[in-house]
Amino acid sequence: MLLELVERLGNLMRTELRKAGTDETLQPVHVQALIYLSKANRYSNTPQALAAYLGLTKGTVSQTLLLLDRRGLIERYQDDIDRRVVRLRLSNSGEQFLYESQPTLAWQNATRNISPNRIRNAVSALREALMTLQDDNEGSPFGVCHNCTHCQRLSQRASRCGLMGERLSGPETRRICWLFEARKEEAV
Amino acid sequence: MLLELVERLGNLMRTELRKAGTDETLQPVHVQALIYLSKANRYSNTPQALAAYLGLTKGTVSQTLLLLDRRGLIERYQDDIDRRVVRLRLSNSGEQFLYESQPTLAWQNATRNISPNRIRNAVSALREALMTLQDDNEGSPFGVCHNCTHCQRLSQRASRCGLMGERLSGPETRRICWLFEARKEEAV
DNA sequence: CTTTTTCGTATCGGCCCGATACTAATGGCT
DNA sequence: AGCCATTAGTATCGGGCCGATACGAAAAAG
Repeated sequence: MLLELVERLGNLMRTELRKAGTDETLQPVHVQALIYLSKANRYSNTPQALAAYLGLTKGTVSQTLLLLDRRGLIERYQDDIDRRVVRLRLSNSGEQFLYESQPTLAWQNATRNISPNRIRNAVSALREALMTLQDDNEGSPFGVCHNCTHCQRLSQRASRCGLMGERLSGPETRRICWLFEARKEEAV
Repeated sequence: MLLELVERLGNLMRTELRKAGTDETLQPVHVQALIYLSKANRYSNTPQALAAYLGLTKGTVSQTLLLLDRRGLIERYQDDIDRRVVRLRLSNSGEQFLYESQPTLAWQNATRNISPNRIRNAVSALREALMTLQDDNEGSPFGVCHNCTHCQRLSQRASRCGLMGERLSGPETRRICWLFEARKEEAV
């Protein structure tokens, strides 16, 4: 039952992505990549992390990024420390595309009229399913600092990632990270 | 939040579909088509309904079906009454493929340890989001008879579809139908 | 009995996607 | 230091997805 729902919602979401990309003749996977880059934190804005997120091979993702680069929607630049890794960020055009196409608008409307309490319950159940799925899948987990084992709260506005040993600003802790490790959470 | 979760789950599900199809070198969309056909009722086992379900054009779906037919995973036959429409069903090989590849196994494991109550809450919230999304999308809704306006309960074991004017067996009412219209449901 | 509409197919071109092979940079080991 | 294994990413090729367009056949409209 839950499976069917998520499957169906996944299809509809894909349809929305397709719709959002038609003006620029972008495929769903392109829009997904742009959305991901708009939310990835500083450890996760690489081709490798994106490939893990999408469940595709690095070769495939490399081609996807080539296209997005040619279209001027992203920028690629070398990492200062490890010069093998490529860092990615949205260009102004990329930001603007997301702003104008609003790929998640329909979904936001769809959830607007659901009470926060029901949303919380649904999120809780889905999160648990997600964690189990990610464990089985032996892939990178992806999550935000809030529920991550490595996150140490320093103050009201600053945290610290115990894994990377760096301070993180408030906004940064709300971005997606592929080094995420789920914190034990008691059932609701 | 809910959006991110469903998006992520959708990616993982797609990864599972990809994994399930690798032995037979099938793409995710092929596995999705086979799963759909295994669950579609007698009004919904057509290329048109499948195209609506997947959010693809009829031409694209036609090609997908051609491949599945060549591989012997499905059978296509003409409808007796309207001879334009093509009916689809899984072949024995197709059934066997689904049985052996178990594309939804990981998901079933992931939801096994969640209490029925939490599942019910999540289903309730997601269903509401789904209905709104489907309205906006002006596509076919897809659902099972249980919550459908047209469904008239005749007895313990038989129902009737008011739209098509036909009797439906118990198992038939649990299949997916693209003529589905959501019944008004009070919030939980 | 035309005309229109609907369901499906055929063909073409752009691109996805994995597999394989490759380069370049890093890290480990002695 | 110097070799070897590992890792991040790219290049190339081939099968197939996917939409757009055009088409055929059956049904519906009038």
